Amino acid sequence: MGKPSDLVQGTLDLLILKTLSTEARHGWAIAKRIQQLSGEVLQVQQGSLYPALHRLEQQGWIKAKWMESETGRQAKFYSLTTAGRSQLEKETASWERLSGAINLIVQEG
Amino acid sequence: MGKPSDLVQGTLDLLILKTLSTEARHGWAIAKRIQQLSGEVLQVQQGSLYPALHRLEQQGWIKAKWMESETGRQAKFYSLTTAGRSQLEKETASWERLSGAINLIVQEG
DNA sequence: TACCCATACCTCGACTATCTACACCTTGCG
DNA sequence: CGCAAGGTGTAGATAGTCGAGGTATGGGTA
Repeated sequence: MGKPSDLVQGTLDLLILKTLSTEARHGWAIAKRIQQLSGEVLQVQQGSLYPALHRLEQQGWIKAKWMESETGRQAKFYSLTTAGRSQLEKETASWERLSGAINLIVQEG
Repeated sequence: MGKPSDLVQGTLDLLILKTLSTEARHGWAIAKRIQQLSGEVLQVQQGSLYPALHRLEQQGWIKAKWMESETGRQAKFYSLTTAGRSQLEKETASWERLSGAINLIVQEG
């Protein structure tokens, strides 16, 4: 298997929002889930993750609550706000538009 | 239709290489072609284009030659080198891997 | 007891790609 | 003549990510 390749710049917010759209998770779990769902291709570094989470929180797209994690420790659980849900839709549309456009060129004759 | 959306970070090199894979072009034409092929979605700013071209040339992936353009003016025509062609393959594979991984997450349940 | 490892949070500095905004030159056209 | 379109380029700012570090807790093991 190839090793993880980190990220495509600008897609981290989308990935986090999407990951939180099913249920609230803490930072560590978000990173694990992205890596797992992507088939071990995408890897979220902690130095990218936490600034991104704070960014999203400040935008009002996610909110945090301290809760007990599966392992019995305190952890910050993030969940989507209403604004976050509509932001997710926007970013999804934007990603599809842009990646589609790139594919038009890449897969062209 | 929506206005052009600039770029996805990290894909410009790929787009340029791909655009040059069919025939030699000058910078201005590369930008036009990317915009056109993408259905007016992607837009390459001049301040991104020229530094990128110089970067690629320095890497030895493309080479430049002054020639006369379609409009009768001197213009720098860039063409792929052998190394550039294999770089294009690498970047294409990398894009497909990464964008595929993102789609796995975005399109999930 | 002592120690390490996995979990979980965070920050800081460096890097790099891109954008915005310029500057410059040429050709064609009204 | 002046202006638009074609064509090349640079400088500065910005933003997102990476790499490397730091803190702390709980569980397991030697």
